[in-house]
Amino acid sequence: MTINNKTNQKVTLSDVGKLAGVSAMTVSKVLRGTGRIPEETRKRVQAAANELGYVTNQLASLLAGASSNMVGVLIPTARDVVYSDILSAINAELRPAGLRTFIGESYFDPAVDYEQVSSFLSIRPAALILHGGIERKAETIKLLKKQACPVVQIWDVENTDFNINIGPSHADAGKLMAEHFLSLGLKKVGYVGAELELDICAAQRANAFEDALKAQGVDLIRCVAEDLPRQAEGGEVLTRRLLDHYPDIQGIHYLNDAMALGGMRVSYERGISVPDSLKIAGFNATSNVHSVRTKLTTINMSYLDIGTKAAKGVVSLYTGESVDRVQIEPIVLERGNTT
Amino acid sequence: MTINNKTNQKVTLSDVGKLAGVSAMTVSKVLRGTGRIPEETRKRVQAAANELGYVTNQLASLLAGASSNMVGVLIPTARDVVYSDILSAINAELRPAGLRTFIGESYFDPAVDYEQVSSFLSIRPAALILHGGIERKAETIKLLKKQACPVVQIWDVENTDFNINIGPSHADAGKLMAEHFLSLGLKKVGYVGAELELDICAAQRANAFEDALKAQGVDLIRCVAEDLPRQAEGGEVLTRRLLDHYPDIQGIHYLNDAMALGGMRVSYERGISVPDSLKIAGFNATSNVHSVRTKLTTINMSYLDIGTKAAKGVVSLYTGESVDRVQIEPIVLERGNTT
DNA sequence: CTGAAAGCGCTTACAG
DNA sequence: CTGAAAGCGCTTACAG
Repeated sequence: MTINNKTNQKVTLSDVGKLAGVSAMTVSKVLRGTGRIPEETRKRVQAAANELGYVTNQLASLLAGASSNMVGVLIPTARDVVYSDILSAINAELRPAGLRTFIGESYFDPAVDYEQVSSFLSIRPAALILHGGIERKAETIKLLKKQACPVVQIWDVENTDFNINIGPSHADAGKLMAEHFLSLGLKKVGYVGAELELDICAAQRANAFEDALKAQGVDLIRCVAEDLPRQAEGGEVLTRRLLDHYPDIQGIHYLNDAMALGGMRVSYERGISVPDSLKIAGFNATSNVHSVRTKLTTINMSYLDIGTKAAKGVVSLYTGESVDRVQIEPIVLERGNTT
Repeated sequence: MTINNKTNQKVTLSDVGKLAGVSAMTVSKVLRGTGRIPEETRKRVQAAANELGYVTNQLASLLAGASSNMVGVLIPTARDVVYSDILSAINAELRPAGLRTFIGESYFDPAVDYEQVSSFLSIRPAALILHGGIERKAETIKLLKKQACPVVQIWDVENTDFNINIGPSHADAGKLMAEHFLSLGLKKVGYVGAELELDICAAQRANAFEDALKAQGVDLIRCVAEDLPRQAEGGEVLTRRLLDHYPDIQGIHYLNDAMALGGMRVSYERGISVPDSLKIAGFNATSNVHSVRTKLTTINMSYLDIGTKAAKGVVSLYTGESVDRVQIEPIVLERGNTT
């Protein structure tokens, strides 16, 4: 579907000019704050523009060679606090700099990612902030190179194709949780996750978790699904499945806090005491803000900091200020009352 | 700050044309799927476009009079599940229709709202989906009228300035909760909220809640703040304040579930038994997905449905299909284990 | 200090 | 079936 909007925007620069008794050129200068224009003319033009409700047609403006102030931000989904926190921090930093953000969601789908990037590029943005953690299509990369659009990547610091790359080390996160489980003396451990084929960062964490356990002779039982939501419900289903087959499991690490909560529900309903009989740990520390009594053991980091750094990265690409091309965000293990 | 991107996009229609041995005009037709072009030419042009990595310059395209496929969606914040659910449903409906969404956040701030609307309009979108519930500036309305851009409003069905308006009746929501509290025989009731000056829909709910209680001779004690977050922390602070002054309060209705959880925490820490000694209720049913044991009494509705209807509204504005100008979303009281 | 000219990359409407 | 012309509303670079 496509929509016809030819009737829009009647007021042009020369309309304003006519009302103010000057040329379109002068109006353009006044509105952009360029050139030496007498205060008196300035005011007259401004008044005329206000009266007519003039809004610059960015389409024309950018096409003519003006500089863009639009920054496209692509996140997997706005429904995840991790990304909406990052987004929020980006906005907070970019707006005062006079930059406008346009947001898109990819749902971890490389095809949608391509479409969104292409949409963004079609309005010739100043820069793009893209999330990593997916297998981006070759066409998408090609497009980006072709347009020579500056890109800051967030969340993935392994595939560092872009100008600046900011995020946690997912391998370290997996290792950190494995060390915690090992320090508790667990011998039989499970991992629960979903959509690991799409989310390569989550897969990286799971692999590092497994490797670190194996190195100490502890085997990991994976219970994952590609078709379940990465929410509490998915966690419930998979936890039931895991406990049914391996009732003697001692600890479970989940892809995220939401799924871990699903694990908590199943434990509660089956009368399994956590952490006494079963340890449960999540990732991303997004659930504790909603807790009354349960405080999950999880891995946390400053999402706001990632967003702020990404936005600063965008600015630095133009001010010429030098910043690190790869910026690793520190992570921390928060021990709650579930391990 | 502003960014120079003059070096971008080298490949034009005529570049593709040269490679394919046809005019720019023919390329344009092939790419848009218009006109009668022999299959052989079509393929040659397509191949050339692919080879060069051509992407339509929407700036030029729209300026020349093409129809836009961009829909701007403005929500207060992506950090609230209510809005990110609506957003998600909008995307799900709009993408298959070939429309692209551009998202912005207003933070309930009328000045930011104006800026965002203005940004959206500057790229001449096909339509806009705007959240209501704030005191929109007169300039913003003026801009919208001037551009004759179709607008679907969500969340507010009281101020119905726009083409289509979709949302719950906030007055009914307040009344519904009052009736629940009355049915429990409560005589001393509190209300906890924040930023009611910005969020006029929340204010409407609070007022309706108060009015319905008063009509039955029950007084309401309001404990609100304009400078606290509408999160659990804000709920904690205000609940402490309320209970310190009115220890004999029997039930508290909160602006949202997040704040209500703050109330639950305070009750838990003070050893107040919920629901036996104190009833607690929220609004928007966003917390129960995170619960292990606590299930808040709250008011729910289908946020996905609101998003779907909003997107369908956008489409209907162009297909000419007639839809109701005001669509009231049904609400339901969900009784958990906190009242 | 001010504006006429040229051009950004497309699409519409029209001529061949 | 195909393309040369005109124009969308701006800005850049330059002349007065």
